[in-house]
Amino acid sequence: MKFEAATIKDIARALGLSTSTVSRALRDSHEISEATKKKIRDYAAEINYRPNPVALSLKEKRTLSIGVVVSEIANTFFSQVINGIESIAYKNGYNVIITQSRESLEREQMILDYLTSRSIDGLIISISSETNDFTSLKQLHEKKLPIVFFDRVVEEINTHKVITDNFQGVYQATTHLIKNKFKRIGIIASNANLAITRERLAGYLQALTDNKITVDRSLIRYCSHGGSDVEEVETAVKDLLKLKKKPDALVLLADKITTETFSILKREKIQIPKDMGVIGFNNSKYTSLFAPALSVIRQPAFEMGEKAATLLLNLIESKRAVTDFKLESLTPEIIIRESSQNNR
Amino acid sequence: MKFEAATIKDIARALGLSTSTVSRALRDSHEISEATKKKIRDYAAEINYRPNPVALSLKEKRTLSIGVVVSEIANTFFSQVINGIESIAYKNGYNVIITQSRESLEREQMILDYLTSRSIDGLIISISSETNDFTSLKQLHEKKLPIVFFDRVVEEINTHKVITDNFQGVYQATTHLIKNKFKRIGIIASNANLAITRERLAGYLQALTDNKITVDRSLIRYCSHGGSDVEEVETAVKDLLKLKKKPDALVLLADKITTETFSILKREKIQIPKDMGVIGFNNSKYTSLFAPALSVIRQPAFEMGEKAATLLLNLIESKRAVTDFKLESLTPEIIIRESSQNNR
DNA sequence: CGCAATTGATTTAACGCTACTTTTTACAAC
DNA sequence: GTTGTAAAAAGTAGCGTTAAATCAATTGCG
Repeated sequence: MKFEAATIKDIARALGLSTSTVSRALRDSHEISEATKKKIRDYAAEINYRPNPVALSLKEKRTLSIGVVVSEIANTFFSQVINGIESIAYKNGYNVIITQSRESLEREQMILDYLTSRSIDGLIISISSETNDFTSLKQLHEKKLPIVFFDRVVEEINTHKVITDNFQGVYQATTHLIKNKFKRIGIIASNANLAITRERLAGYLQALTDNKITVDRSLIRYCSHGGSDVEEVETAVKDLLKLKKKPDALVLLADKITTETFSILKREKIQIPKDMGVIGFNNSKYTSLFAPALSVIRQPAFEMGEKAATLLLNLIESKRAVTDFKLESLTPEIIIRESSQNNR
Repeated sequence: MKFEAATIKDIARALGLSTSTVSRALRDSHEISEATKKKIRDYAAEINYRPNPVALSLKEKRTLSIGVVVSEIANTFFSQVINGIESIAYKNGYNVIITQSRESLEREQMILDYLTSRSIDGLIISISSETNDFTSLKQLHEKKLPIVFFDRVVEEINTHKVITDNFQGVYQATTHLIKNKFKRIGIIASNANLAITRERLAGYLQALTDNKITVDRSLIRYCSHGGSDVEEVETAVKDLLKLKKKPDALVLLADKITTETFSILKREKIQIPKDMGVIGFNNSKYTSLFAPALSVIRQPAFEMGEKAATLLLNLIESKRAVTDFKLESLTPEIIIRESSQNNR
């Protein structure tokens, strides 16, 4: 089954003109008489002619589409970012091809291969938590494919990046816990490879140091799949609960880790915030409906998407090579609710 | 900025062969000697040659991409469906172009126009709640664009459709409330235009009738934007609460209506389920963390996506016109939690 | 040995479009 | 009537690919 559209040739044949005349009339060239233009335009409108974008792409060597790679669409944070990307892209006549790495390096490689073979004009990507080998991304970058990173960026590759101020977000969240009299603050981080993990962790460490609390390494746990593997979160939480000197609060450094931990704590009948204060990254608005309502570090996801898309379109449409790359750092929102307020 | 890929011509030039020889060698034609094939294949691998999909599309008149229209990506239900679609599409070498109507007929028209002008091979769509005019969809259908509807289907258009058994889902949910001694069960529905609204409503009415409860039309409210407009939900809920004979339970017929209503009831300090039993459609797994945990009608979203994509690919790849269209009705899952269990 | 069949490769055309080049037409000037 | 010039339209090539037609060289066999 196929459905055929009208071409410039149909118009030319119908009006007894050449295809090039039609083409130029439709692009309003001055070399075509008004009378002919009108005739052509009228007929084109009548048969609802649309230029074939594929032919155009072939000719102009651009596809007007951009690729987006996230770990998981169903993750609220990412779907909000995509929303932002989409809004800018469509406004500029680009379409968006969305793919998911599902936190797998292998899948990510496949996708990159696939996307670039599909000749996208540019790429917006948040790398998978597993990714520690950047050769294929580097190759694409060297081949001059415009790339913008967001959230999980690759520091070694020099291009535009859009991130949240991860350090500040976690610094403030941790400080907030300290102000609320929590004494032993544990932390569950995502994969240690990721730059954002390091930044977030640094915020935590700095907050402790600034408040003269000695850092206890046993309170720091990692989930190498960013929480997408339920068991790794379970292990992390249970390990922390088994400690002789248990934490009395937790900072959670990724969306999935946050909700998963919250769920586990409830299942284990741990009182929040009485026995365990909780604050973590999460972008779902549903967290306000949790019991207790969950305090969160919220990333300006939609805005990130808009920024990333805008930067990418700049790269794509820039005439000469861009060398001045931006690192946009957006301010996260710390939303304090019940789960982190110690009322002992 | 642009990045150039190797073409068949580069290979031909480098090896002193003609482009067609290269083309056929790469497609493993028997008319090319093994020696030449090997030489060509080796060189192609060396320079990492990929056929240009745009050129292929132009030649073969297909783009290997399918369009998806949903009202909102960030809605869990839809992102799960997209996940399902994506998994099938990629497995078959298709890519997915995702767009959002944001419940606006106008935007939907624009998108359809856009998508088809971008020459997609097929379309998977859940129409916007506003859509009551199907002419443009009908036109596409008549032009033989393969279309599969899911969730919010258009009954008048004869093509494959994938839905949840809406009637059963609501029938069971309502019956469950009745069994739990709720006496006056109100309902907040989405736009009355939508077929799913009618089906869901029918399930509710049937459950009441089967249990010999007289239907009170004042307990039925509609949200014409499917809950995406917060105020319409607020109005609906408050109107119900203002009734002399208030409902003591609510059935909520759309994801956003469910969470919005839940949120409003909490804000109004209505005790759930004591003063108001609640059950509604929702696909987020976060509902289990709500207080009280929310009873939901869960649609098999991922599976819907897979089904829809499979049916679409069948249509696209079918040699002759398909006339036998399927209506796949998937069974929803009723998850009973605290919010609907009356323990008075 | 000579011709047909086979093998292996090249040329051509086409997908839909547009930029570049060329031809045709119309009309004014001489 | 010829020439010049501008305007208007037509023709051509090329983006990367492949199917079909064509061509050249080798092989087989009477």
